[in-house]
Amino acid sequence: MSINVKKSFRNSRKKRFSDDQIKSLEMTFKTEARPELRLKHHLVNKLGLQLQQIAIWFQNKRARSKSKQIEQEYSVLKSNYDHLALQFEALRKENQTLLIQVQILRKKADCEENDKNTFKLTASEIPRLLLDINGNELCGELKGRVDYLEEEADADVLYMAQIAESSLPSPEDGYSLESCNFLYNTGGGAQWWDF
DNA sequence: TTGTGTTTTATTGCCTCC
DNA sequence: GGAGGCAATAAAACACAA
Repeated sequence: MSINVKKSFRNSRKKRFSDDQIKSLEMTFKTEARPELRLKHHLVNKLGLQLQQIAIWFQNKRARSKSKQIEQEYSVLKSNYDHLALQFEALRKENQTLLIQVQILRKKADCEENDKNTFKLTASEIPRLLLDINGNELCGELKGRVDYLEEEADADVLYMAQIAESSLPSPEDGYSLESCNFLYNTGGGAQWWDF
């Protein structure tokens, strides 16, 4: 736009467009977000506005439209992120449960190798089951369950296994067992989803 | 009525394209 | 160099609670 046009337009008193004018501009915008000069002149004649007002309206409309689109995209991304965060947390718990099962089965295997059918968990052994393969503490929920067993001292493996199994999520929850291996291999202290 | 937040219209300055 | 687009912003108009 030329400087002269800008200056001549400068002192005009601001007035809101009528509903009909807006409606017509909106209709045009749906098909032509960047109308050519010919179409702008057509709107000038049709709506009784100045050419500059038409041009500015489309400019502002494009800006509003763009920011609205960005808002919508953000909303979709946030929704996806929230869903993934829930899935991640479920998988993390599932992984912890499986790690307990692994520890129990390892101990059972040791017992069978070394003799007999005398497999029992003692109070002193249970805290070790609360550490994952990296030595990190398991989540509070599972720890609470095993703490209960610690009080019982000689809880047997069958009962432990049942508890571990009851912690497993059902398939209806929307995740599978195959995906848990990566959970403790992400490296570093920071969680990968942090922004 | 008035203070305040939001929306809409207009301006400015800079950039790109021809 | 002019035309037109965009981002940032000003300012008028409007909505609305207190």
